Amino acid sequence: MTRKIPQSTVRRLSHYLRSLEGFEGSGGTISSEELAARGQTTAAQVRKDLSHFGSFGKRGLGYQVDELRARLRQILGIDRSWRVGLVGAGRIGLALFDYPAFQARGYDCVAIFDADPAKIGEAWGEQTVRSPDVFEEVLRELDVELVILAIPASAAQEMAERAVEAGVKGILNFAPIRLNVPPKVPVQDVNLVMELEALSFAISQAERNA
Amino acid sequence: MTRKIPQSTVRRLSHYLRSLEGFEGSGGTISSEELAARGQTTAAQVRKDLSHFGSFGKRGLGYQVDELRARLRQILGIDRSWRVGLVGAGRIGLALFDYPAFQARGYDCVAIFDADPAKIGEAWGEQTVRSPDVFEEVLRELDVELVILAIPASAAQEMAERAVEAGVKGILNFAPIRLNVPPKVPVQDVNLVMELEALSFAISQAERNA
DNA sequence: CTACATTTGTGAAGTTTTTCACAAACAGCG
DNA sequence: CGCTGTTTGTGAAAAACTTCACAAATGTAG
Repeated sequence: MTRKIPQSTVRRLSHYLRSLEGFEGSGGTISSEELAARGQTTAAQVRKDLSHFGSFGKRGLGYQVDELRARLRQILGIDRSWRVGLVGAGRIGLALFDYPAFQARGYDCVAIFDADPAKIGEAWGEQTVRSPDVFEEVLRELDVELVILAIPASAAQEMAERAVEAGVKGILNFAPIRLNVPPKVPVQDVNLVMELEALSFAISQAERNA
Repeated sequence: MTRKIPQSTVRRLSHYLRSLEGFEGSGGTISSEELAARGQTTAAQVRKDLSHFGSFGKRGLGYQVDELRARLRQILGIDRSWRVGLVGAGRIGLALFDYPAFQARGYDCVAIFDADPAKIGEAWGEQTVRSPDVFEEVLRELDVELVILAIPASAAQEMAERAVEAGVKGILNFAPIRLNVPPKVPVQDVNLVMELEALSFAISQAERNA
C-alpha cells in the first residue's frame, strides 16, 4: 500500500501532526472530520492520505490521538533524531540554528561550516564554526546524515557534491538553484524569492479578477 | 485565457524567470526546449505554462529573452515595487531583512515591528523597530501592501487580523499555523519544520525501498 | 518564390490527485 | 443480543494537471 506518495500528501501529513501536537487531550480520539477542519482540507482527503500507510483508525470512533501522532512521526521519519550539518553561518544559518522547533524535533546540529575566515572558530552554542577545508572529513567523522545549505548559489552546487561524496543522505537547500545530485539523495528546496513571487502573483491575480 | 492557474505553474514561472536572469545574452532568443532543460521540466510544460497568459513566442524561433523576462515579471507582479511591513524582529526577521535578493526585486521593507520592549527603538538600516501599539496606524500611513509574519504561532493570528484590518493585501507567513483571513487576502506559508519533515520522509522512503 | 527545417500554441489523450458515496466495523444502549 | 448512530477505508467518478502530437507560423536557403 505504500508506493508513490504525492508530495501534497506529505505536506498534509505534517499539518495533521502539527494539529495533533496542539491537542492536549492526548487520551482521546479525533475524527477525520475534526482533523480536516484544523487543516483546511476535507475528511475524505484525510482518510485517503492516511490510508496510504495502513489503516489505523477505528470505525465509528475515529483515530486514537496518541497512536496517530506516533504513527505520523514514524511515517515522516522523525521518530528518531537526525544528525545535521549546517553549511553557511550567515543570517539564514543563524536563524535556523536558533530555531526552537528545530532541536525540539530531533534535528541535532552537530557541525557548522563557513568559508569566511572571520567566522571560522566563532562559537555558536556548543558548536564552533569550521572551515570548509575539513568538510568531508568532519561529516564522515560525525556521521552527518543531512546538510542544510544556507550559502550563496555560487557555492551551493560544489558543497552539495562534496556532501554527497561524504555520504550525506539528504539536503535542505536554501540557495536559489536546482542542485544536480544523484537521485538517491533527496533535495528539498526552500526558495524565499519564489514564495514572495507566488504571493505577489496571487495579489495581482486577485486584483485582475476584481 | 487567464483563469485558474495551478500553483505548480506559478512556481515554474519563477524558475523560468530565474533562468532568464542568469542569461546575459539578452538580445537573443531561447526555445522552450532550452528553458525546460534549465528548469527540470519539459518543453511542452513550458509552452503550456506560458500559454496561460497569452502567446509571446515566435514559431520557428523561440522566445525573445528580453521580452519573456519582462513578461514574466509582469505576470508574477514584480514589475513594480511592493511596500512591505516586517512583523517580528527575531532571527528570521533579521535574515529576511538582510536578504539581498529581497530589496533587489522591489520588495521594500518600510516598517519593522516587534513586541519585545528591548528591541523597540533599535535601528535596522534606515528603519527603526516599532511597537505593535502603532501597527495599524503605521501600516495605513506608510501604505503597506504586504506583511511578513516572522513571529511565534501564538501571536500570528492576531497580527494577521490586524494587518488585514489595516488594508494589507497579502501575507507571507512563517508561523507554523494556518491563518484564518478573508479569502481576498492571499497567504503564502513558509514552514521550515514542514520542509525538514518532507526531507526526512523522502530519506526514510528511499531507505524503505532500498 | 518555393521547399525546408524549426518551434510555437493547443486540442486531445493520458496520468495523477481529489472528491464522492457507500459497505463494513464498532460502541453504546436498551 | 440486536438495533442505532457514527466513522472508517476504499473502489469508482470527477477534476486537475501533464504529456503527446500535430497543424500553423516563421525564418532560411536555394
